[in-house]
Amino acid sequence: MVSGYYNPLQYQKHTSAYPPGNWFPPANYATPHPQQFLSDVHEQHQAALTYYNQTMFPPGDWHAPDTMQSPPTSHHGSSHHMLYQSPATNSQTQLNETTSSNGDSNHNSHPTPNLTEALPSPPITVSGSELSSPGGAPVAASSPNGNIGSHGRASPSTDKNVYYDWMKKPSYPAQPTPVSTGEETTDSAASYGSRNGKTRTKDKYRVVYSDFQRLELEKEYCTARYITIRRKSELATSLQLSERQVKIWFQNRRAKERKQQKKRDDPVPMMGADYMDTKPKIEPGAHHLLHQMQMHMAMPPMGLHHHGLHHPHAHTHALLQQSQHHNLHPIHSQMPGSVPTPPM
DNA sequence: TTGTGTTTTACGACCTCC
DNA sequence: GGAGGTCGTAAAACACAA
Repeated sequence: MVSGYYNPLQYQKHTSAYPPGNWFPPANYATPHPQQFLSDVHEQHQAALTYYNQTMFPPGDWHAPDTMQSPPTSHHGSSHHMLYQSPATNSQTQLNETTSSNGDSNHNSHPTPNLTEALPSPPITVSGSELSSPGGAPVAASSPNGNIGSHGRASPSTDKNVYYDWMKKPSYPAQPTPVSTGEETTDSAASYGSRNGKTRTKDKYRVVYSDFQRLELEKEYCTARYITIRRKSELATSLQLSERQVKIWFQNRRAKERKQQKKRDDPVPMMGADYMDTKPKIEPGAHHLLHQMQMHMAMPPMGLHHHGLHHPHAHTHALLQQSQHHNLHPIHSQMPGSVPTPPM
């Protein structure tokens, strides 16, 4: 069992999301303005975003940044800069400092929570192949106040809110952590599991991400359902997760969405619908090309899923078109494009 | 308190693409 | 061959009704 890290003292049941005064966005926390780059996304997603903002930043609780009330016309990047200055930057510093690289940091005069405390333990089941363990050092993550939010869980059946139901969950922070030494591999002799006993470590089957981590991941997901290599790396660094964890989180998140969508649309399979997608609009492999292009352009992918690109033979050409199209879009001209592309 | 259902991490198998 | 995609699944974490 994994009884070692669950601290009941940290568990508090809440019936409302983010009770007043209980949560403050980090100093450099910028709420995404998803509408600006998701304008052509299905209304459901919009509803989710609305819910997102309302839930996360209830009136009176939190003073929305200017950018939130009056979204800038350009940067998509705003949400991306709240934490990600440079992968090389000390993560603690990142979390506590306001970034202003884009000039959109005029938000927040709030006390900054100790985000380090909000972070969960480092990954414990780390595959050797993607052991990034950014920052290296594990975090002492079990502050009772380290949670970003504490909240009750919403009924899964609340339809349009399902995207962010997790936000209402109580937070289960930070397990006292066994340090991930990097020596832990999935093939560890100490592992257990139902399958050949070689894929899970004995100490923990899985970790529970902090609210903050999930929030950031959700935000990223909001902006792009498929994370770029660079963003993955940045996010991993910022959240002190491995890149593998970020990647898998996105996979699971898409799976979750597909599952929910299937639930809703069960009777009628969607064919060619320009929906937010239950399958990638571009074939998996196409992302490689896209990533390459993005790297060259220092530009993350946006709105890839906005176009129906199902034909396996069409995606490459379509990608180029998309890229060109998005190049013209103001949003993309400002993205973390303003962030220098790290040397490959 | 316990049983049960759901959600969340994490993985393996298999696929496509370069 | 490696990367990342989906799909299916295991098991922990969690919610909630009885």
